Amino acid sequence: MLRLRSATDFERVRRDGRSYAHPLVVLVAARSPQAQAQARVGFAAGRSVGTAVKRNRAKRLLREAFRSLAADVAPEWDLLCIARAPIVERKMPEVRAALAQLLKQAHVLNSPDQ
RNA sequence: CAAGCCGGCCGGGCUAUCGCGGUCGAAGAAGCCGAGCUUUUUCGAUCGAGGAAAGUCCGCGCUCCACAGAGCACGGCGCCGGGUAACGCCCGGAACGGGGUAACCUGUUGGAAGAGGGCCACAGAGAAGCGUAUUGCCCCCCUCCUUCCCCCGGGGAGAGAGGGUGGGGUGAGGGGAGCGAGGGUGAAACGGUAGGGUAAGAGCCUACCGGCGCGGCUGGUAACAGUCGCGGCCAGGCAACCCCCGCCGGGAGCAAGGCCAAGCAGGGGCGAGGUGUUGCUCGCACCGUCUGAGCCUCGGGUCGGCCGCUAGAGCGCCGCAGGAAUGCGUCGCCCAGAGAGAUGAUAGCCUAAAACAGAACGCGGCUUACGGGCCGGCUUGGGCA
RNA sequence: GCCCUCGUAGCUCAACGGAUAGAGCGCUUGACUUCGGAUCAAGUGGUUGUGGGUUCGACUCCUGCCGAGGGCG
Repeated sequence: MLRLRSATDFERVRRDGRSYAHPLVVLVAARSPQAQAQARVGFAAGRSVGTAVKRNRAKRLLREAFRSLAADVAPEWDLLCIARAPIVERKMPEVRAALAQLLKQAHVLNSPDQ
């Protein structure tokens, strides 16, 4: 899984992308400026999520959820997953369902025929 | 067995599959052809958060700032001894309290009689150095009353109305002087008992007790305890108010600091002083005074990499010293070092797996949060032998 | 990483260590008005963020937490 790492990448996605909200997570999607073999993704958990342990927990859940869904994402996208506070209390299947729903809404998945 | 007290320890484990970060090894790819370096992919081995990693409240190491120098400020600490790199921490002890049947837990701690200033509301006579109001006690003077005495009446004796510039007593009122025991107020009121003394009293005097100060002796390293003598008779509380005494403190912080690479462009104004040492004065060092330090302003560039960066006041076992904190020694071990920031997901078993919580230079403490469990010692109560 | 400030009524703020913690706005009731507003009168409202401590006595002084806001790098 390719990751977004620099602060400038994060700022660009937030500025140029469209956002899709869910009580557990917010997804921001923008087309990547460069050609790439795989979509890139970044994970964010702000102060509002809670303490360091809670923020880490939120990002782990999101990374694991995205990992199981990454194969279907079209390669030209840069994505940003922003955690919301309630996610800390939830289990894996709920988080994966939430993320899958958002990816579908954002139309970043490969079409089944391709 | 139950309840409790103290000390120490643990902080989910195992298996399978998928996944993450570091290090080492092997192979491949890219950057310049190669060595080498960097990035990256795959495979294998190995390691991978805490008892508080937290709050950032203390104390250190480390690094840099030319030296760290003086004085004054300012801040911190404060019974005694020991431990320690150091501490506001830890261990042991002392004095005075508080809780518990007990084991034990817990609070306070230099100086308020002398260096000084300040505060002590309300109530109360009086609140810090003098004062004394009311009730009360005592004495003197005046007035009034009177069951006693004396005198007049008053005569032989007795009883007796009435009277008196008379004496005594008792009581009431007024004035003056003395007094500090009791009641009362308050958070707090200027020693206690007995005797003497006195008009009545009072440390006014004496003895004893309590308390204080000084000196000696004994025990203890010391705080202090015990004891003897002397003194003066009493000295309120607050220094988490200022303050005094003693001790400590140079400043900044790993974005410290060092190295490599890349990039750029200077212009205008003010200007003789400026910078560092937390604040002030001095001192010191450096930069500068028209070849312009510094400040203000417009504009330009960068925001990459490496080191620091984890072998240390380190951890474990044992032995020795010590009452303990702790120290010393032998042997063994290597135990995270990231840079969008690594520990997760699923399934099964362990009855049910759950608490607080995530390293960012390191370490010693303190404080705060926390489900549950284990071990040892001790106390009290009950039962059995 | 280093450091500072502030938490008082629903809101904005006061309060030498000594009242029953005050003021304005608000809210409630009444008066005035045909009704409303404005005005007038009366009333309402506080664990002084929280736990300890110093003091006879704490919003005030000391200290441990909790929560806001800000500064420097």
